[in-house]
Amino acid sequence: MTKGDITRETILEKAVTLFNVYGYSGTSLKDIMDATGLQKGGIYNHFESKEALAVAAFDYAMARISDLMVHAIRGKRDPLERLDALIGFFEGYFEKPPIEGGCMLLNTAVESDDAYPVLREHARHWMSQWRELIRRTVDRGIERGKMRPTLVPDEVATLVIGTLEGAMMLSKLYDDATHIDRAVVYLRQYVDTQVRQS
Amino acid sequence: MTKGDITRETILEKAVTLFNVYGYSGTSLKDIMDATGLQKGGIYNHFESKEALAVAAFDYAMARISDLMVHAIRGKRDPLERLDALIGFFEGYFEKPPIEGGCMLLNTAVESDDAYPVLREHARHWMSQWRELIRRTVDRGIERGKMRPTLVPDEVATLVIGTLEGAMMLSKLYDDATHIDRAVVYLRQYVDTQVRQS
Amino acid sequence: MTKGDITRETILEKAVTLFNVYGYSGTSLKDIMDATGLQKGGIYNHFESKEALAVAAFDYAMARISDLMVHAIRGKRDPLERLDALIGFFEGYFEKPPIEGGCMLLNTAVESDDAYPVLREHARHWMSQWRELIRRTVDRGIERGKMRPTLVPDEVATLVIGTLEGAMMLSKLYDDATHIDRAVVYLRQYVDTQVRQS
Amino acid sequence: MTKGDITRETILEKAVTLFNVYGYSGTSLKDIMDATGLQKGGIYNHFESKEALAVAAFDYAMARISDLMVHAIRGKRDPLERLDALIGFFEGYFEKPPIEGGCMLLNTAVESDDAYPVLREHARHWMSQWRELIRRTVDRGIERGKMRPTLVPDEVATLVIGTLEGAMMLSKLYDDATHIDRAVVYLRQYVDTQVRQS
DNA sequence: ACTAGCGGGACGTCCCGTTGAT
DNA sequence: ATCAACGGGACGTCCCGCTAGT
Repeated sequence: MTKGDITRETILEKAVTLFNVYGYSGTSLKDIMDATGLQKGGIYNHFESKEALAVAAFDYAMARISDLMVHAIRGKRDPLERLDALIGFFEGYFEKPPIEGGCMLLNTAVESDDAYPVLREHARHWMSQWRELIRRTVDRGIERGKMRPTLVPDEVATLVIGTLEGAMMLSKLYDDATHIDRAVVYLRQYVDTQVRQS
Repeated sequence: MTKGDITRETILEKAVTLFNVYGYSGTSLKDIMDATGLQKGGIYNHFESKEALAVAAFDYAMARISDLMVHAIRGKRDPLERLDALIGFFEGYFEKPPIEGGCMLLNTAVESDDAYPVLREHARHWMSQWRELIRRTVDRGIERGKMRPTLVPDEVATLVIGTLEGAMMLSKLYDDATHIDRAVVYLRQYVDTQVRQS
Repeated sequence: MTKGDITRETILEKAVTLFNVYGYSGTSLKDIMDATGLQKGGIYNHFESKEALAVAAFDYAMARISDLMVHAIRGKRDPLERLDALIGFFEGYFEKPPIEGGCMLLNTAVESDDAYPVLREHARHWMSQWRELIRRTVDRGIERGKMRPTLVPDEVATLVIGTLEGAMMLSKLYDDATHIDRAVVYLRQYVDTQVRQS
Repeated sequence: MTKGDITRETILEKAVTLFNVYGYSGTSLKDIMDATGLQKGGIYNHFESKEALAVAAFDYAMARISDLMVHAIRGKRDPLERLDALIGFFEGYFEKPPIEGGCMLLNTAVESDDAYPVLREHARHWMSQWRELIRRTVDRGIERGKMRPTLVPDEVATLVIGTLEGAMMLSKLYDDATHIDRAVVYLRQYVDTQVRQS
């Protein structure tokens, strides 16, 4: 990795946190300069605009989180176990989030939806990846007779993601892990009682 | 109502939409000037700062939405009916939201949590009102023997609100009502199968 | 004179000075409030707008100056004497102007010419009065054989007024009576050598 | 010339006209923004205040006019010819002024005298340059025996400048070139009969 | 005639995102 | 990668001319 690449990484690393905490509109290049110790020119050497940096930072963060999520289910062959792992991924997420500021996907989705089409496109992409992960797991679970055949995989995805993200919002708002913890507990019970083929 | 009051209302009306669509950071005073047709002096006569205006606009919007919600359960005496009405409140919310830009409480909570303490305080207030409404409904349901005594009212609130808000986020992100509709359907089933005393 | 009339006079008296010193654009209603000790309402009782007040103040001042000028030639029957008195009117005008700030006609003409049509109209009116006074004097001088028949009265007016006003400007600019004094001396010599029928 | 310098020139060019037509008090920064197509930042990058811009614009205009005046006498060795050229400079000045709005020196002198000390200082400077030009011409004329030795050069300057400026004011007020034309004709006759050594 | 308030808007500071010269 | 400069523009203060209520 060249020196330039390291600089690029540093910028991304710092920018990700700032964007996630203060939002895209709420973060200025000055903030990023201060955080990285670089000058504007140094930043513009690597990213052609603030928006390009924001997108890169978002993708950078989401790739990392996605890796973590994939890692969490690696080795788990049983679809029920996988689904459980995907839900359990959010245990401790509030206390020790991979990126300060809460769930970057939630934050970016909410800020970008009406105002920043490019960011929104990327948010959609990563959200779709996540949904796909859940859908495939449910598909396989049904195939293998572990999950109820009446389930609609995409509905499960909506429910799981929606519940987790909504609870994350509550936990962030109140600065209190209770909500996200409850969501995890509840979803596990939901899997147990309504997903598992008994 | 004096002329000044009308102007104040107009400012709030226009500002609410802008803040909800573009966020607090993403809305400039110029935007509000353009939307209201007023100049800076005309706005600062009524609000002492952009933040004060944002807070007033948020409260103004939440008061209206809160009214709608209260109206939706007015006359419903049965706690189960009330809970159903609170869930059903989100039917059609995406297609015809009271305020353009989606759920203002969600948007404000997400934007304010780390960066704007005053706004966050107000977001907490209204969220707590909403939770209280659900908690009291569940309390009464248990008292009257209509709901299971093992329920923890605040957990029900977390689940209902979390699921609805998370689904709203998904619907906004994809510009697709499916997600919020699924959440409503699911929560009704949840009430039927896990809340109702059978 | 009623109390109201006295107030009106006071406003005019104070406003005249302010307008003449700071100009129409450079004088605010606040300045006039401070100078008169009145509130805005008190001023607007007597004048319907700032412009109306400026026009009234200008006319008020010019009427007084015109009176002084007429007074200066009163009793002088000889056209040459009259012309001399009209020129001599500016002796001491710089040191003790009837209105602080220099020649109000000059000031108003210069400020109003491109920007304030109503004021300009009034400035034209009073300037025309002055020119007419000179023209008539020259006319009579020619009739009576005291002035050269080849003179064009309006040319004399242009020359006399122009020279005096230009010199007033110089004296104001340098805060030095020399220029206006020279103009008076010169014009008297001019009358002696080029106007008087010898 | 860098881009910034071009912008600076543009601002001066536009501001000069506005100030000369509407006066310093009568011209707002907004007017200058509109005329230049720049925003506030673009203007304040080049001038630290409205007053600094007004002063720069005035000097910019006066330098140009001064050049024109110097150009008008260039090559003329005979002091009488030079004086004639200085008077003749005002021929056509009203119909085609170098800067819209009339004589900027007159306008600035009249507006600034009581109210804007910095501008007044600059007006004095340029007026003194002009007077010096006339004084030196008369000095040389006397030295060379072309002009009467009894002349006081500064008196000639007062008379020439005063007459021209006063007549300019009349022409502007009435929107009629007659007055300034008469002044030029008269001053030439004055030079012929009272300045020239016969 | 006072008082408070209205909406308009001037001014200026500071920072924005961006560019270009070094 | 630095650094200075550029033009854009957000924010806020203060005062503008004017109105309305008392």
